[in-house]
Amino acid sequence: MSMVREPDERKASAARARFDRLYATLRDRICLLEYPPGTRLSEEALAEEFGVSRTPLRRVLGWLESQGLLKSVHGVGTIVTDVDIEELTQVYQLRMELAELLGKLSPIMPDAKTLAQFHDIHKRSFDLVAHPDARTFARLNMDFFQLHLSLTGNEPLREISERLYIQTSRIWLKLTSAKELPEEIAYFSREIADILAAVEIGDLEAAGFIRRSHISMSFTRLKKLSK
Amino acid sequence: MSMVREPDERKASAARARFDRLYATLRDRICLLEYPPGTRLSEEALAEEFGVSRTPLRRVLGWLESQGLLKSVHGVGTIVTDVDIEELTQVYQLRMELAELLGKLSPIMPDAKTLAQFHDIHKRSFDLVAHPDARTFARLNMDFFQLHLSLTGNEPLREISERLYIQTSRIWLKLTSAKELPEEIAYFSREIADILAAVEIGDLEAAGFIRRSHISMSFTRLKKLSK
DNA sequence: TGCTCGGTTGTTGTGTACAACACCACGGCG
DNA sequence: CGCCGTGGTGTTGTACACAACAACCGAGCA
Repeated sequence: MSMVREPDERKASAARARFDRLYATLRDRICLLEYPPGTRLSEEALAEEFGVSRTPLRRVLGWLESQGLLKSVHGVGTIVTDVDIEELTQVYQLRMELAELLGKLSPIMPDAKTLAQFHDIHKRSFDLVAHPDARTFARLNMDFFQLHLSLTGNEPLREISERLYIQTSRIWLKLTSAKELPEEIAYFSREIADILAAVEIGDLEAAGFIRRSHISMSFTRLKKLSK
Repeated sequence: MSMVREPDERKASAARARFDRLYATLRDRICLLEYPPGTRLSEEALAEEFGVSRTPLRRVLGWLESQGLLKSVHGVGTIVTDVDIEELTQVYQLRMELAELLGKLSPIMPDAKTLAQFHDIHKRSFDLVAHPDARTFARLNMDFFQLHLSLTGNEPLREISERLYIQTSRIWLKLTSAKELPEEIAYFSREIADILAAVEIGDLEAAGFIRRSHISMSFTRLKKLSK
């Protein structure tokens, strides 16, 4: 996964490189539920783990907080945020619209390498169906999302879509219990196949609609689960 | 204008209140071109001005950087970002789509107070036509935008729209020279009247389309100017 | 004259000690 | 027995000194 802003700064200073590394690490831990919502992080413990002082670490936590993944409270701690079902509904409604826009605004026809990546993801999804695992699923989901984003040349749209995805994917993952996991994985594998078919013939607008419909169905299943 | 996240925390601690104050102040200075793009800010000077040490100030600067308004470079300084015409194009395309969504996703019918605020903005726009002034224009533009956002109940959409607006409105303001100012103010006043008409009869979807068309025309004029 | 190199200055980044704050448990008191 | 206050403990917030870094300038040299 890439950074939110300026992911590929060449000649990045050592300080910035370290910042990016810490940021990506902590963000992934939150997104992959290694730090589930409600977890209280200790600045000092993290600083020690990464071998830095609290100061640069706090800079990273500040960015994560500005993205809505953390919330620091004076005298209490730094807590991984949770999202209630109402806010989740709003984000999903918005993500559906943005998925459609992904196929409309500055679509980028996939080159051979991108297509190969799609096929790779597709293959990995088959392996996942055979051997369901929550964490592998989460990782594949993230990779697929990132790859999907590369189909639009509209950078602000990519940024915003990623932001919303990061805020909510972990909540969806949390609500999906082990019992429904194989079923969800099957749906996901099907989605990849559908989108791959559209991407292969270069119909990115269709891919957007397919993605939209899958987001919609995914959320409908989620609502049924949380009842 | 409101904060990006959690604007109305009740029982906010003194530390958080100070943070919000500094953040809003600096953000407004950047948006109102008090700090034009390219300006190099000094952490120490700002810290002294606000009567705090560099540490809490750096927290504020970090948030502004994560929003894309600043960029800190080690050994050089903290620079107010600029946006090139290409990125501006992408943001405008996206903002047009989002304006349409504002009238579709969870529209909130304006109450009497909100309507009164619209009328107030409308009146202020007339005063502005009579006495054109860049800074007053910028402020009114921001106020109108915020008021417009209150027409949707979709909080993530509000957040994202505000983010894009803050990133680009100052660039548009910068490119609009004094010569075209009265003309732009006239267009703006007209837009307010149009949207007010739609809002008064409760047709928020129409308001979204009107806003979209005005954003489109505004950007077309901007491209003509920058040629 | 033109170029290179090193010092100087100003900036952001980092480490550390301390202050402010919230939670909790324990003891005193009604 | 129940309640309130008070101190202990752990956390984030703040201040400050110093390190790392980049730009600038001017002296020295070819």
